[in-house]
Amino acid sequence: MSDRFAGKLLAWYDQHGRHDLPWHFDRNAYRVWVSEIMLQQTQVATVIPYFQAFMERFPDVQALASAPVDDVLGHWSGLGYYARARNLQKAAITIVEDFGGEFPDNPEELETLTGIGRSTAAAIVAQAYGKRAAILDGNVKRVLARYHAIAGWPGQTAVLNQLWEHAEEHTPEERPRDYTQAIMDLGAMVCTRTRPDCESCPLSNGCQAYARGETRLYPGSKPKKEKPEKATWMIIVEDEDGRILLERRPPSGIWGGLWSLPELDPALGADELQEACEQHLGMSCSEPELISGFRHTFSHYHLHIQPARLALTQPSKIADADQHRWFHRDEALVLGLPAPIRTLLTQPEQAALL
DNA sequence: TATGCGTGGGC
DNA sequence: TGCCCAAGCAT
Repeated sequence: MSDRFAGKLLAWYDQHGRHDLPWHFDRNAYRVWVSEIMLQQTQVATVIPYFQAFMERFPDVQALASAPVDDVLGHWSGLGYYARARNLQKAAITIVEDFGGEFPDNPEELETLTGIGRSTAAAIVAQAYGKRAAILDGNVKRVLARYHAIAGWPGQTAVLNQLWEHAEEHTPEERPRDYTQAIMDLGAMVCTRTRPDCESCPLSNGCQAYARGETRLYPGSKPKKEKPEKATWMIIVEDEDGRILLERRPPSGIWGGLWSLPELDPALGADELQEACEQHLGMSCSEPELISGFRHTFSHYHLHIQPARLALTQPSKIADADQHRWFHRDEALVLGLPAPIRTLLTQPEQAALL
């Protein structure tokens, strides 16, 4: 059911909306898809340079499907949530092999592709094909929670279901592509998390939170939880050529599938480090030089990273194994690296100062 | 249903 | 500074 809500929003969008984002040009399902995946839990300004570089390197779904995974992760390095990149390529292979290189144009089939859920499927259908489909991202949740004064945290199923109902109800038959962009733009530009600009909002007339002067109460906030503290050793091993040993991380878990510094059991004492390191790597190392550690905060925990530098005392026994490889710093930078590790390699002097 | 998954921005 | 959050999804 299309109502006044959509009409007002579209009129506002024509004047004030964002019409020139990179994925608005040469619009096709592939570009829309990649942009939607990058934009999951990630702000527009952060995504833009990644999207540009990604499209230069992987201009179509065939290029993505046939690329080495390290190359894909390398273009994702620093963007976070790396399962998105792995799922993206997996889905690209499915599209090439099972769909003849053609994107599905309906939400049901799109949702069978890994990494595409209800909202992303709808966004692709609306943005790429101009078909009516309701999205519900963080922006839409905020707009609708305020407009209808829906109490509670959207992580709760009951709250989420209400929001989905309203999202479906407001999405119009006409101009669904513009409407989808419009409601996201409103959430990003006017109905912001803090200090919404209600005076210039086209929907303030019917907004229940605004009528009550309670926009701050919506959407409800997530219940607080204590973040556990974790710790780990990060090992910087250099050989006689100044190359650094990197280790491919397991496919799941934090920084899954990325290249990183080898990790050792945090329970090890500094005096046990050398032996553990030699055992882990199968090579002889010097005594470790401890570098002052730093704390890295994730969504669910704090990680205290304790770097230790060792030098190789014998030539490397590791050939080109699958899990461990020697890299010069500039070589390493084209790999999928976690942001803190990338920083450490780009600014080696930081390792000494940490 | 709850949790794991990254990084940077904003206050 | 520490905390919440952002164009969510998979398990």
